[in-house]
Amino acid sequence: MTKASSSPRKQYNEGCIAAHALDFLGDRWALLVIRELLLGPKRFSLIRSGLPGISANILTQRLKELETSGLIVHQLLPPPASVQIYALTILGHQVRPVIGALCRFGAQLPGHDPLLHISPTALMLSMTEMFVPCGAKEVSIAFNLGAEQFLATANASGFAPVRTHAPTAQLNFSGKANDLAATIYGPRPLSRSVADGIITFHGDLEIGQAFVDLFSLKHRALDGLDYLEATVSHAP
Amino acid sequence: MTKASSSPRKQYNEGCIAAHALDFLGDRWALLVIRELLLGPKRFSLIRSGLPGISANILTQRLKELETSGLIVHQLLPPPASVQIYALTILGHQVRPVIGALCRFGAQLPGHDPLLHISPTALMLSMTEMFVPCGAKEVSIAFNLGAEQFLATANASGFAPVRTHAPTAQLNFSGKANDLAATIYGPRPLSRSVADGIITFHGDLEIGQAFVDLFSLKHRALDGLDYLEATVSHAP
DNA sequence: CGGCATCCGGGAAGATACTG
DNA sequence: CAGTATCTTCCCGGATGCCG
Repeated sequence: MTKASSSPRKQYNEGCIAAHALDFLGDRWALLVIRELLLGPKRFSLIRSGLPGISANILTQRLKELETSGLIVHQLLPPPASVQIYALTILGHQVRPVIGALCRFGAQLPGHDPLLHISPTALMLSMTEMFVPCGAKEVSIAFNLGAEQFLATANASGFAPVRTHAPTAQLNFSGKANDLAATIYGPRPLSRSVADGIITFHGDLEIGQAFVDLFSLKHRALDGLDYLEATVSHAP
Repeated sequence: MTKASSSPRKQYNEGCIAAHALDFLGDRWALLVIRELLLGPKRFSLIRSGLPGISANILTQRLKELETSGLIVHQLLPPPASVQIYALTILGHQVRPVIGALCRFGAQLPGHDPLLHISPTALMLSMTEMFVPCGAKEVSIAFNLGAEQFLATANASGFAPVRTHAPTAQLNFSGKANDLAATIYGPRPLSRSVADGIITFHGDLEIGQAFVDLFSLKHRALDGLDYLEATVSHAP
């Protein structure tokens, strides 16, 4: 029983529990599908828009497999809405530390290009992992990233985003996820991004800049190796 | 540059750093190859014997890709030995938290069969993740698992195995990794396993049993869901 | 339009046999 | 022992079309 029937793919038949976890999460796209749902349920299309390059049939297949694995559920919202949504189960939410570990490892790898497409949810999760708490003051931040909005708090214990609708807070960022990523990940100061009008910011600019500077990835922007070189040689 | 040339496989072209990490680790077998090397360098055959089911050509391919990614190195030992070994780089060792997160997630999943093949290294890593420190007394443990031997310490800060040759300690376990796993993961008491002669144990039996009981997976033996049901309903 | 099935081409994984 | 070569199988990704 469990997930024997319609076993979708080759499994590692190992007693190792890490290998057993990969039997559930090892398929291509599987972990990224979970990632898209970690901050709240979504419809098929919204999941897909966060996963550039995935085919509709592959997404259908992954969703079905993850459902039979017990990691997600497929629900039909009551009549006024009458739309189908996909949500993580309690078990599904337990993969968050796996995503977190991947983020922290990925931050050390060369070749990362922050200009590539990033989904709002992926950005929020990345920021959560890269946040370095500093100081005891708590700040509330609202992100309006098009189809998804988040309200977050940043304090000494971390950065915690929650998906909501039309949030407002001390600091307010609006724009496309990719442009926000360029501000968070890249060396671009906050004031310039406001001047560029790519993302719009409302709130205390000084606090906003201090907040943006709390994300460690900022300091090793484009390439882990470049970062090492830069800190050693101070060359252009 | 970086790893552009001979890009071995489809990459997720995303700005998400977790997806970027999966560009390095997402291939089938890749994470398990890293796992086999986490506790020390190995030869091709020893890696392969820890990965039941992998083909020689696939292992060759993965090793080559992981080397160009900068996660492992391929060395030739000096003349008296003159054998080739594969070792993790510093960067490669950073994937350990990813394996750890997978272990802790896998421990919550249903369908785990501790009777399936497990490699000595995988067992040591699983035990490291599943260990629940209890009490302040430090114990040293030696494991003789055939081709691989480990010396470990268990104290309030965790369980830490190191690969060595012919170790001896307060507690000494000898036998096949799978049989040790049955004792650690399963409900079988230590005394019986000694009586069975499947694994042999030397040392204080009481301390040995207390040590074995420190691994949390033991209590949810065969099936995560069964475990949940049992704690809620106490029904058959 | 959102969700899902079917068909097809390319390529990765798996099994086997062979070589230095 | 440490791979390489070849063949087969099947997964992935793209396109198309059905259905609510």
